[in-house]
Amino acid sequence: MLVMGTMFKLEAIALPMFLYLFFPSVILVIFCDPWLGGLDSFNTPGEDDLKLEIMIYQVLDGLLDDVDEVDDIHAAHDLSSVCEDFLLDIEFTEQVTKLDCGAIKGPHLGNSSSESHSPGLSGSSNVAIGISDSTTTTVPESECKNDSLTKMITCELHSISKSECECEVPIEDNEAPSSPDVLKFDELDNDDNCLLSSILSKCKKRAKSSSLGTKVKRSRKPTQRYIEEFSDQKSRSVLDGQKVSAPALKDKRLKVKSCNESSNHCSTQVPSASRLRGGCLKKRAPVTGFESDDDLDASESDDDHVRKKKTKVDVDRRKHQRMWTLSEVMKLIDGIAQYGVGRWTDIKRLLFPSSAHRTPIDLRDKWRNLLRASCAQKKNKKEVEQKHVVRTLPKPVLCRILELATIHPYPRVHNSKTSCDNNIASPKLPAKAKGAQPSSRGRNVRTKRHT
DNA sequence: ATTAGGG
DNA sequence: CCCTAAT
Repeated sequence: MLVMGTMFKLEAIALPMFLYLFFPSVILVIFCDPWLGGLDSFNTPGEDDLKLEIMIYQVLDGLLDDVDEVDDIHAAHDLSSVCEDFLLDIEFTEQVTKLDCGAIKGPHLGNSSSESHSPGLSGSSNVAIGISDSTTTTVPESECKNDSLTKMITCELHSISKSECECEVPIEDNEAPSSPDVLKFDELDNDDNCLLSSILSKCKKRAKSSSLGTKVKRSRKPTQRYIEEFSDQKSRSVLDGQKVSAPALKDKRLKVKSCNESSNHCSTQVPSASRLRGGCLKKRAPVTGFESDDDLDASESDDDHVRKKKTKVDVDRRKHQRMWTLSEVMKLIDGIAQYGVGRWTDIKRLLFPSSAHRTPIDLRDKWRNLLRASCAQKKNKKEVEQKHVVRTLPKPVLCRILELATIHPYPRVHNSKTSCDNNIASPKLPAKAKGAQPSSRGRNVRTKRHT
């Protein structure tokens, strides 16, 4: 492969050069005119731009993605495949060739401080050779790239004639790693350059975002939630992923040509998409089963209702938020009364045996919240603030909470309320005796007794 | 493996 | 709810 590539390259360089030396004007006429002119006649200007954009986007996209996985040695393979795939498309070849002269070469000059080659010539030679052997050339090119990138780049930059693939690849590589490069594009006044730059920036943005959420190669370790989510959504959110990632462009690309690359993207982007998704994971069948199984009985419907309402709103943050039903709260309170605060596992095991959700931690959290709520309500009791607090906490329940709070002070949360009667040692006491007022915090500190 | 505490 | 540190 390498050898072939080299040969082609040599040929590519030598032939045009030779011709150019002897028949400069002829060459220019022959190569430039037919292609550049012909292309224009072939495609309407607007269409041309669009196609060009799409094409470039494709290439950049693929390349950027590959660049993203720096560690991955196999990236080269993907890259080459993508590139090859891409270059097979004659349209692109034409387009890029045209653009190549100005847009692509500009950056090169700026980047590598290379000499000045005549755009016209290189462009023409590109056409001549690029089409014929672009595929062949591409492969070795990309392979080499990983080995000695800079070397290749400079080499290619200095070569007067080169195929557009050669031109393209190095650029991408030069580009992707360093973000500021976009500016260089922007500085150029050429229209095509602007276009290219915009596309490039888009690509970068996309690649960045996708890399964050998807491959998790960076900082974040895959949390349990993430994994769960991922596995859960992988199947269903393919479309979502597409939409989120690059709605318009993606569409275009797909339309223009369905490249395998798209599938690749989909898979990688799913996670990020899932994070943003508006869907609700917990609506799975098992859930309802649990609830009914549990003993939420009556409250189930209520719960369901609430959930439905909430799905859209805050699902994106709390993936598995499940409203606590009154019955659940009651059970929790009973459990606490029985076993005491802190023995969440026991409570969970005995009171919520069948509910898969509601981990001991959840119970604890809930209790914490209950305390807080009761506290708050107590404080504002007189002031109308029954608004939302009461909504979920019926008086009796609240009373019990307060009571329990006095009995088992939960570490630290209970400051303001710690009510009156000190020792109500009897667990599971009658759910009454309210009227607890905040006074002294006399409570028996029986934190947790371990088995 | 649980729990406490913070976000 | 989730995550992390401490037991």
